[in-house]
Amino acid sequence: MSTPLEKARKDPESMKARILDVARRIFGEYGFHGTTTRMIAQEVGIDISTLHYHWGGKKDLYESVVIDINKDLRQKLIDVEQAIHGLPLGERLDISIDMTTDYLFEHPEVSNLILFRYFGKTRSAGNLDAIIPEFTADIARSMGLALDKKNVPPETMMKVLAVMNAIHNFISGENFFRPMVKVDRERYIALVKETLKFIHIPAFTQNEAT
Amino acid sequence: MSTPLEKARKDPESMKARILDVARRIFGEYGFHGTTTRMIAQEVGIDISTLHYHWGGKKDLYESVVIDINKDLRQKLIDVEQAIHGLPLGERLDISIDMTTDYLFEHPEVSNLILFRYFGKTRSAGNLDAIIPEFTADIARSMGLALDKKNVPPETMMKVLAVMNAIHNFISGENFFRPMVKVDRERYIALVKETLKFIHIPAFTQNEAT
DNA sequence: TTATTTATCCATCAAACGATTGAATCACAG
DNA sequence: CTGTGATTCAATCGTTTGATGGATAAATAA
Repeated sequence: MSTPLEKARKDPESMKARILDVARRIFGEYGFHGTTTRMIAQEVGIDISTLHYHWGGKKDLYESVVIDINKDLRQKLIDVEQAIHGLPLGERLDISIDMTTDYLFEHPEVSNLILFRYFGKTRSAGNLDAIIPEFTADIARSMGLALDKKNVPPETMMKVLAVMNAIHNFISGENFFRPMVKVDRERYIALVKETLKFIHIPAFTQNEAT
Repeated sequence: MSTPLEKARKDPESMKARILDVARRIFGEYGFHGTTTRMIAQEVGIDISTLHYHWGGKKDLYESVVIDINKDLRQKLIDVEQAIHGLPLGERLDISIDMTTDYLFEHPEVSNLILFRYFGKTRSAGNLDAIIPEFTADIARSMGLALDKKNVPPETMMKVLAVMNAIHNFISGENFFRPMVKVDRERYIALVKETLKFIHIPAFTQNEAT
């Protein structure tokens, strides 16, 4: 009950927590190799050695960030699950998209970091990929697409991945996509929800009917 | 008719071309900051200075890679456009997904690099983002979702982005997703096509009916 | 009080990185 | 052959980066 990470989370004003928050954001923006410990330290307003004192090495800090992100996302999944419990599939999707999108637009570094881990490799031999959380099966179950989180068929896993990826893409790619569609931020958020629902709801509800 | 890049492409066995090919792959895997000029040089089997002799600096090489990737993708878009011309929307989507997916699975570095540019920032102030090709409007037109590539409505742009992103995600994230669904490569490719069609065809064809 | 632990910064190191220089090698026209 | 430009490599430079040691101060315990 007192891992370093949990300890840091307890007091959000502690130096450990402040470093972790900044690290989440910067690792999310620039990736592992694009981020330097000096960038994080400078943003926090401390010396590099203070960062090392609290979190060990760069890789250790990065791992903590990944774990922290996943913890937040898992908690959000539980929230969503409660909100959609018992509703028909179409509404479940509708509400899930709204809640998840709102949350991620407020914490874009979550989407950023997840996509970085999906699509980028890390030079260092040390296996950061040891921590591969299996949200996908959980989501499949909570969406009602699978009965238990064990033995979810590949087809269902792929469909859930498609939905999650679509959300992360629009969040994380805002800086790239929003100038393309030439709308302000508020309109963009509305467009993202609208598009996600347009794309995904027909597929799943049609499937339900057959 | 004789930019350095075109010159390199003319003779695929030239040193310039060999460097460019390797750079495409490695930049795609590790991103800009995750790639070192030494990694590329070693993979080609040459000295670093030879790389610099042909391509200038690291940033110059990266820019050439981005341009090269976009050139290939634009050509592929033309191929697809010809193949689907005149067909109904459902079939256009079906064929587009098949062709694009097959192509990108053979050249995953294309998807890798595009996603890196979408979701990651580059530390260097030098504006690499000057080169932002506008495929999206072209795709919207060739899919028959817009009449001309000017004034494509934001809603349509977003839908096209959703389709393109979904494809790139499954290609580029294969190393991450395939172990999750526990299938071999051949089955994964089939699943990707199947899933993409399941998700996207109902949305667009239903929309067409209304 | 004094002693000890905790936390922070300054200075600095070794390794890695991007880049350059100058010499060596090769292709080939004269 | 010979000379000339294009190409390649070995050696190295200056900088950045991750990381550490030691001094210092603040907090805490004895």
